[in-house]
Amino acid sequence: MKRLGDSVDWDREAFTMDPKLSKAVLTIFKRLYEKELIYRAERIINWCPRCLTALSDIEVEHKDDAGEFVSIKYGTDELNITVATTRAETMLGDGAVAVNPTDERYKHLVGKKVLLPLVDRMIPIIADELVDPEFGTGAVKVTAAHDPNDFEMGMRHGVELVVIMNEHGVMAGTGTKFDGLDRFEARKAVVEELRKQGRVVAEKRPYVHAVGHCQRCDTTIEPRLSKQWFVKVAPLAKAAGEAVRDGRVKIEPEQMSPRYFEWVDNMHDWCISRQLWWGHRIPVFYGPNDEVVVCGPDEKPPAGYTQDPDVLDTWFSSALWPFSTLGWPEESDDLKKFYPTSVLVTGYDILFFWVARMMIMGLFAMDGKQPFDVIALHGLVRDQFGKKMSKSRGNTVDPIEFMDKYGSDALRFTLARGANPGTDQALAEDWVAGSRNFATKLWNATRFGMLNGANVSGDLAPRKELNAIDNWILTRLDQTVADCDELFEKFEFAKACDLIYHFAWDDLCDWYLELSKSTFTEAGAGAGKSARVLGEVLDQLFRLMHPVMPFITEELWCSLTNNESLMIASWPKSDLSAQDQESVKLVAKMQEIVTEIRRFRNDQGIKSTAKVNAKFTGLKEAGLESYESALRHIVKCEAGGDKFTAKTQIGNVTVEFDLTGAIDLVAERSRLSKDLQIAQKDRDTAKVKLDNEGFMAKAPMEVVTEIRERLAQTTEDIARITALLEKLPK
RNA sequence: GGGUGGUUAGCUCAGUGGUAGAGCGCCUCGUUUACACCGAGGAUGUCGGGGGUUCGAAACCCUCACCGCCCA
Repeated sequence: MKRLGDSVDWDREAFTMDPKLSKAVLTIFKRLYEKELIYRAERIINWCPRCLTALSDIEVEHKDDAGEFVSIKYGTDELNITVATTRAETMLGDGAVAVNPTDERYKHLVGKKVLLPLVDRMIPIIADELVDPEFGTGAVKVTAAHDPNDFEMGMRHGVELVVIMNEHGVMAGTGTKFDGLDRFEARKAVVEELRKQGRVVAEKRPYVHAVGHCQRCDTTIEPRLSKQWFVKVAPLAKAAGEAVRDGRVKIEPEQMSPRYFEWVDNMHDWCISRQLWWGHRIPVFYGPNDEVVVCGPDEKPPAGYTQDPDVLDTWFSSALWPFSTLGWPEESDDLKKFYPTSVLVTGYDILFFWVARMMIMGLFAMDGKQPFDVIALHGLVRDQFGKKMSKSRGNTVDPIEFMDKYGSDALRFTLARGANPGTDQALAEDWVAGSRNFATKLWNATRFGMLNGANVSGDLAPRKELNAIDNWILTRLDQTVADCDELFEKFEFAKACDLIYHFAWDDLCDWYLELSKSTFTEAGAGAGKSARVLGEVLDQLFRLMHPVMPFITEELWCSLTNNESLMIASWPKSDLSAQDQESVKLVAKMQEIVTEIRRFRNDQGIKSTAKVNAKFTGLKEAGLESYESALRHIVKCEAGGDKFTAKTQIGNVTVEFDLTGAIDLVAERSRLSKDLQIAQKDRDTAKVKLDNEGFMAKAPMEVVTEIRERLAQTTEDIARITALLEKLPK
């Protein structure tokens, strides 16, 4: 972040284990406990048998695993029922078999008991809505101590909780020969034994299903019955959902909101106990007779009480970040000044992990006041083909390497330029190199400008005293600043960068500087005014670019303006009232003429460096009288010559060339024919529209007018080009 | 299984009803005193398939196919 030039307040860097932030943790724990929003209960939690700790739902990654679906016959010849499972070993802990109450196949069995094989225990057959009669055999085994759904069902029907594994995922306490086997070995052994007894009724079928894995170590999660501390999230999450629904908090881009709602509306109670050696220790103390005391900051438990050995989920303290870092629970000045914060910028993948929890805790701790007004979500950086980066795939990129090679500005600009709200972006070395090139371009343009006197001293000359080229670039600048302002407001960084890039490279470098070269070489008052304009444009452009290219703009701006730092300069202001549409038209006309001449020269094989004699007519009528030298300079056309063998026409401006020799007739004819074809095609499509009664009757006026103008323009083009073609020597 | 995003030039992506765009790549030419990390010019798309709405669809609706992500 530092190398990227992020201008954050580093003094506020904090660690959730710092004393101040720890105080917030103790305070909020106690408050939640007192409001009965934290409780201790025996539940099925996600357990990692390798890390030996409980995990919350979001620390579990679901991945498709190829399992085996085995159908097992429970019971005797007289009374039996077949269940299907992918986890055969858990049958040792079954407390019931469940069917759907509406299932006619099994109605007569409900309430009866069936023999559980291998352990020789009689278990009840119960009826529960949760069972899907379409799935498998329509009958499911209920292992209430080892599966969250079974637990739920078990609670409803008073099913016995039979624990059959220890914390390492090893079979224990079943009283069978399987004790001591790892859960996966046990699965095979149990199926084998059942098969021997002829109880496996259906061949094992491959079955792909989602299996939870530990986010940290990838071990298969084991649902485990365990006594843990939980946050009762329903009322808290409801508030978090409402804050967004009623518009107090805006999610940008808005289409990300459903993901947020999906999470807060369906959040299960949050298991916050962790059996790890680091973290905030749960501030709960147990007395000799199981009394429970929760201690806030500076509180001490009664003598003889022992503290809960577990620590809190790290997200618990992270959730307090927006206010714990500002001094809460003290009513600090920081808190008053900065809470609620304006914008939270983060990746959409953090929406559940952190954002939703900050919302929950912020609303709770700050009496319903949201932690931030706007949640701006960006995407993730991917490799150059848009693939997720992963170490195993070997397609990771090192941002430091790119910065070493191309500079921080180049990487930063590349990232900003690819940042469309909420969508992922590909990152390739070529793109970064391109941004570096842009930085170099800017550097060279500024150097050139300063060599020609670009400055920021004194006021700009009044607009009416400036030439059209100056007025045009100032108009374009104002427009660019205004558009970027709007885009930045909407977090549309990619689009803003695109505008900046094209303004700087195309408008400023390719057109303004080139068209102004003749002005700069002719010393005088005109050059002075233009030099001041150029200084102004660079000055404002650097300000505008500061967020996306901080380092080079700082350097260039300081040397241009002799001021202390761009970082403390004011943001550019655009004055759209000063827009000069006349100059926009004139420059567009000049660009048309220049492009046409360049094309002609190129098609004729005339080197761009070669000077050619040419005669311009009609400039006065086009309002370009005073720009002849600018035009001549940019297209290397000198006055002189007498044998004009070729000509081209752009509107009412005609350019005739003395090529001192024959022109390439084939090239010229092919060029004109191509233009003619395009014009004809355009005219035809315009004509079809205008001949269409439906179009004429229903299309809006301005569209009809536009098409009419297009028809007129293309018709004129066709006539002009046809005339040129006819005049070409055969 | 539920939700959600996508399919537009060789690649990565913009484009929410009026002549299809950008960057990079590609082709031709070029060592002009800002810049070869450059300049000038150029080529490239039945906008995933099919149907519908509309005077007009890349865009709106339906449907199919394929890809992705989140959650279960």
